[in-house]
Amino acid sequence: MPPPNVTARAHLGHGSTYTPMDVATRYHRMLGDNADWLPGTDHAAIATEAVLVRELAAEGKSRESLGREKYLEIAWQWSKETGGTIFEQFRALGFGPDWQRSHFTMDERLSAAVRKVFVALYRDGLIYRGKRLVNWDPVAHSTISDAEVEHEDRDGVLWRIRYPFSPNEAAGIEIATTRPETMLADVAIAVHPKDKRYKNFVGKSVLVPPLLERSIPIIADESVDPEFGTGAVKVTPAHDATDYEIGLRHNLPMPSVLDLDARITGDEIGVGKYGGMMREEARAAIVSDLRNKKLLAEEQPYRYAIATSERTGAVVEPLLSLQWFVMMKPLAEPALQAYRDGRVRFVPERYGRTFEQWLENIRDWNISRQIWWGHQLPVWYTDDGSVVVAETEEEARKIARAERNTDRLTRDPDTLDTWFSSGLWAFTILGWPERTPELEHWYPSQVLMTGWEIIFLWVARMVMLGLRFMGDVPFKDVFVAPLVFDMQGRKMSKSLGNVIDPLDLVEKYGADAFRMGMLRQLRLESQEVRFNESRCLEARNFNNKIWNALRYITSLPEELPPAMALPDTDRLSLADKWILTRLNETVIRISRALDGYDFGLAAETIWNFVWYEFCDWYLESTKDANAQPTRAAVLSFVLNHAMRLLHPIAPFITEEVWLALPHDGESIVTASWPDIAEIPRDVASAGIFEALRRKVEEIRNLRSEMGLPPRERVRVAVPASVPDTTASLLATLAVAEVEAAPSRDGTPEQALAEITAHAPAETLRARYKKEAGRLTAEVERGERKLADQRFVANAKPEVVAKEREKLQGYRKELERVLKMLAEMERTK
RNA sequence: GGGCGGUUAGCUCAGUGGGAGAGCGCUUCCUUGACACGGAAGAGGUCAGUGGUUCAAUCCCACUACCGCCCACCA
Repeated sequence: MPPPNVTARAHLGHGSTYTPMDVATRYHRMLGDNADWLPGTDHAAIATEAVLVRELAAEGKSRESLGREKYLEIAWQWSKETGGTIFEQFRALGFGPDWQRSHFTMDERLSAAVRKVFVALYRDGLIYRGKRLVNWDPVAHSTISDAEVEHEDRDGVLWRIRYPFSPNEAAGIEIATTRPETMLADVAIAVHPKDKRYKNFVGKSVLVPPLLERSIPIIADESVDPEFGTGAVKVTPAHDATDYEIGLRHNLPMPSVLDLDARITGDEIGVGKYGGMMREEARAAIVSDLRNKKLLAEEQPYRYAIATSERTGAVVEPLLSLQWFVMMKPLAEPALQAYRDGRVRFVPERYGRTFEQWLENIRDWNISRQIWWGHQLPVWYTDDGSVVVAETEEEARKIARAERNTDRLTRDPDTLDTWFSSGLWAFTILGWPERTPELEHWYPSQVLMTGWEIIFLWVARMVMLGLRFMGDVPFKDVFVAPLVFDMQGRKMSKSLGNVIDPLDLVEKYGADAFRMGMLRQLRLESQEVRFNESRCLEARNFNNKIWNALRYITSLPEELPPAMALPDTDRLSLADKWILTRLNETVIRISRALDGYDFGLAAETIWNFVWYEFCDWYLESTKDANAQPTRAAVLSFVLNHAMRLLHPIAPFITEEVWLALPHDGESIVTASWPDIAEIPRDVASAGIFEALRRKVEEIRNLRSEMGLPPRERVRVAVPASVPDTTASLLATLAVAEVEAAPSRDGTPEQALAEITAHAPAETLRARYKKEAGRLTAEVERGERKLADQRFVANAKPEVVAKEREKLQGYRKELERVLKMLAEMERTK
């Protein structure tokens, strides 16, 4: 189970990803596999801390005013209080993971594992500390990883600004920028080395507006695009990734003018009156001053991508900062190999290519966070600034004493990125680093199911860290569930007011109906579900249908035989054989769908079987006296099986119904998955029944079109040609209005004849004329096709044969209809 | 800039190289001894457009249009 945020509440996304997990677990448990679904919660550092800090602020308090110890005490208490909610909700949704084995990423044992991994990676040289440009979230007051940055197109302005050669001089160089507030930290102007326009500028200096107090060089760098803007760009290494690279190449200073609140600061370099302004405020002030000083050459509307924080929505600030990183290339290589070898497989496959591309272009992972709620880095510093990395403080002291001859250590206040600990989830929850029986048995697991938004954040990291520390992939399959949107395809969000609470749906329709309603909307290849609540209503009706079928069966006068007892095959009626054959085929189809993670197809298949085959046709057929000898056994047998097929999807109603029927065992939860070897199959008889069914439909159609009320029933007899001595009648299905006493038994043809005998002549004639037209067109189409030598020569023989058969059928039908029309003309 | 989905009945969506489907909605009929949260029947679609491959294309290929998503340091 991907661990939900400990403080989260269930949302529809859990419905689309966790319901399949529950279905898969229940299915495999019924198959007799040693299936386990391991639950847990995640401390979700940034999200949790953001809420906590906000709540503290409302009370006029802050992290700092409380102090770290007190703050963490409150955080723990809070996570314990709210931590149970999501699991209570999961229970209400019918999820049945192995609650006994639940874990929390901040459990002491898991935290120890986190420290162990950190130390191991550090000693292997894969974790390092360095001053790099990182993503700063000024609201969360922390760095965030690249994977947590979202890019969003917004309307902005592209300013063209002139940097003069000297004060009070018009001549200078023009650059284009979207971020004038960072120009206070400019250290150069860059042009492309081959740009003729600026050839003579390189090497000269200009003054940085609007203060015009600092002089910076004009340099040449390949990364500048001469086509964009003016072809000259300001270089601000501390506040832009490209500029940072330029800065490194040209060995430029990298002053920063933004503090951790994204406020202008002049600590490193003069910023004049702008010091203390927020970045937006400073931008407005600077633009206005540039305009007054006639240094603003142009401003044009411009749409460009800005980076925002996934968690807080704040505009992310590139910031030059001393942080901890994981070197990713050595970890990514084995993961790529595992994917290419097929040791990790994605369903749908296309996500595998995304995974591969991401790993190929991976960059080092910034793992230190400036928040308090989380795993504090197992890193200490001596007074002289040397670094000690150890699993415990005790050990750190030992090392410090031995290597640095000091006792004075200060622990790094930063915590680890949440995904560092959840990246270990696949093996820490099984007891790692102990070689527990669970770890031996369940690692690697069969499948991870998740939404595609965390393939990079989580899945990729689990694969990399699993390979590193367990020597094997953490799971063989990754099933990627679609994301849930509203009916208009919009994300569900509080601000849009389109959020649907799954618990409300459970309240309205029941958990089974919610699950079925959700699953029926999942499509294997689809990347999104536009959630349609009416599917839950339909599913509620479906459950009602099942309940009533049970009522019918249990109210039969006959006694229900023991579970799994079926009459001898030669006593079974045609309808019995048909429904058993259909059940047999349905078991195969549902098993295949579930094996391929196609939960939508599995749901649709059981739905169609129960409603449109079992209830609409088989159950109806048993209302005839001729069906009585075998119906109790077959009805109970089929419904018992259908409940087992449905159980993974709808655990509650299936338990009730199954218990109310003859059954073996205590609970359907531990019942076995239906075995097709125990379900008699007779394709030939089923085919005859199907043909009869079509005839019955035709009779109904005719009756309905003729406007004949369905009061009287006509039995449709099995044709004498059917080699089935015990075949009963397909009874009470076809109905015809007759003035004279109807023949109560007969072939479908006789039934049709009876109806036509009593139908209004004009209506009947119109119908047959229409029918004749349709059939004529079909016959012509078939004739044309078969006359085409290229078709006969090239098409597969069975296709040609089928076409011949069809044509013959149409001709026969047409002949019959034309004969009837002729008959009507004569008797008119 | 790169990559990936989607476009089928009024709505939400299945589907297949050879006779266009479901549910809801709509129309008509049915209070028949499981169920009106039900049953029966019906109307409704040049399967986004153009071109190609093929005996045959809604399905395969190319391009176009529109919708959506992911990745990306063009100021």
